[in-house]
Amino acid sequence: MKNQEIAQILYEIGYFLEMEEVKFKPFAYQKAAIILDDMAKDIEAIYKQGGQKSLEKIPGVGKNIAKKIAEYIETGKIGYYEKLKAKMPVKIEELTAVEGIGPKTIKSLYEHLDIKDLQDLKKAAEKHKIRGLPGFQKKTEENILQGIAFLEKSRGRFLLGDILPQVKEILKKLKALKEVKQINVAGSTRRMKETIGDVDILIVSKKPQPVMDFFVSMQGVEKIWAKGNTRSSIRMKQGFDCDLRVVREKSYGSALQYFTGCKEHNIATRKIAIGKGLKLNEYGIFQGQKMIAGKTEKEVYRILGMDWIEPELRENQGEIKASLEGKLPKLIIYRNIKGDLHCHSNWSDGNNTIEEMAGTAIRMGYQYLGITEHTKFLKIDNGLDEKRLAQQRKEINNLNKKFQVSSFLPTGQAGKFQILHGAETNILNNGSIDINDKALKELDYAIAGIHSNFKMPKQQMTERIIKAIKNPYIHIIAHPTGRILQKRDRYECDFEKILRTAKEFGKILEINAQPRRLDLNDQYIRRAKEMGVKMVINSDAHNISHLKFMELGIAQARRGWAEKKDILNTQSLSSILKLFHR
DNA sequence: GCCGTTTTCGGCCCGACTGTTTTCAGTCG
Repeated sequence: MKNQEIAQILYEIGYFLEMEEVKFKPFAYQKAAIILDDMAKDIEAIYKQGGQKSLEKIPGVGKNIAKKIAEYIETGKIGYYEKLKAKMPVKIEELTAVEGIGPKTIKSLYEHLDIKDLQDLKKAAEKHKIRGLPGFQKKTEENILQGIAFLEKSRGRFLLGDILPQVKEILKKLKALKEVKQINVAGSTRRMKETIGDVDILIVSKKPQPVMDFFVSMQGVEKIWAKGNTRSSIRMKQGFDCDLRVVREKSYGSALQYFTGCKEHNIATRKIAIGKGLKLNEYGIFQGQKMIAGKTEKEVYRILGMDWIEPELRENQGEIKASLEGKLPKLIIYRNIKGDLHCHSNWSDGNNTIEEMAGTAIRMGYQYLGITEHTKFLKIDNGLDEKRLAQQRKEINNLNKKFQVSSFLPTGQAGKFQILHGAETNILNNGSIDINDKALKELDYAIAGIHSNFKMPKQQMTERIIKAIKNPYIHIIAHPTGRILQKRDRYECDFEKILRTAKEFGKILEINAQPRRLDLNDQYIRRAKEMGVKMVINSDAHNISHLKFMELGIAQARRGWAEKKDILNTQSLSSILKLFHR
């Protein structure tokens, strides 16, 4: 899809215009870029079907941007952008990824030091060339180096949320080939890690040659590293590498086990094999020269005296012992989820109407959808004040009347669907909430989250969150640690103390499923479960296609050993409402 | 550059924080 390519260019045009101090246009380009980025429909298809006029129907896209999109689809280039870029040939995407660096800084650094990309920036900062420039002192230079160091830690890794749809697509295409007998993805993708280095796919095939031919010539392949009869390696346009390996049918299970990892998990399983006088490798389990298992993962584990272990647990974090003792958790599964309790509509910073969001939720088989707009502290996100919350309540009541008549579940059962009215309120510096109690009381439930002042000292931050947990009108703490993958570390706070307070007051911690958040992480989920603190998996959707992030949140919950009973939104509408009212 | 239940022209993108200032500019959410 060209959507993301074009969105990226629109973002960059916005940045260039911001450098030129152009008023309002940057905002318009950015808005259009965000909408394009999130759009489920293929922009090229829209254009081919209805021409430039149909592009203008997209919200945020007017005559001028439509013209530029059309130009890109027709010629692969946008002249206006090329001109801007020629004037200042800097890698904007790369540089803005550094926390604290924006368009103005980029412009100044380019003009004074000819800094064009991350490498230039790092060199200049290390040689202390930045301090002393107008507006830059020691502290700024240090912050830049810190920002670069954080980026480098995650370099070469990709978000699961970006990779997974691509991998699913590739698997689907390969599976359709008649030469492919068995197929699965291995590695960190199968373990559903938050970030992925590269993708390993295993197949069983008697005639691998045509499969390999197809694999290296798929749409979206940028480079072919290697092409052979048993292994091929490609780089996709998105930048990640993907390997395809052919294994023997009798070794498929042990190969899958071996390539799924993680490394430490494999070392531990091989040790168990050795303890039994056996040898385990990617070809099978061997007793002396004789191969005794290898066709399926289940039999590999069984011969080791173990229960089969869900890939998400294979991190050598106690799953080996649990498996040997038959004490593995019964992990939550996708079908357990009955609703989503954190999403936004166009009342605040979302792209779809409440009705559209609810419609999608119904099609997903949900019983309920919680609409939780930002509240007034976040003015930039069009946060709602008490008055607009009351207005929204009326609309939700009306929609609920409508859905009660016409609601259905995909299973064919008659089922009730209900929109719940919540809010994603802000925990202010002193721990108070930016919406008054009277308005909070009118809601079905309320979420609270930290959206400002992330650099508070640890104790102060802990007190701030604890005060919100104790607030009788707050039910859920959103994205409790505040980290942004590949961008920002979690904020400092005493998480154990927060868990204890949540437990004491019966409050719920969110597992936010946004690909960049996945917050709580696996370790904290596990700790919460041990402490008996309930969690909720929420998509934090800002449009209808974001609702599917739920899958990532479930994977995260599974990686944290969570079971159905640990997760609030596996419960029915009525029991959730009961809990909220209590 | 986009948009319209106040509008086809004139609004839109606010407030806190940081680091640099001595009254402000840039970034972020």
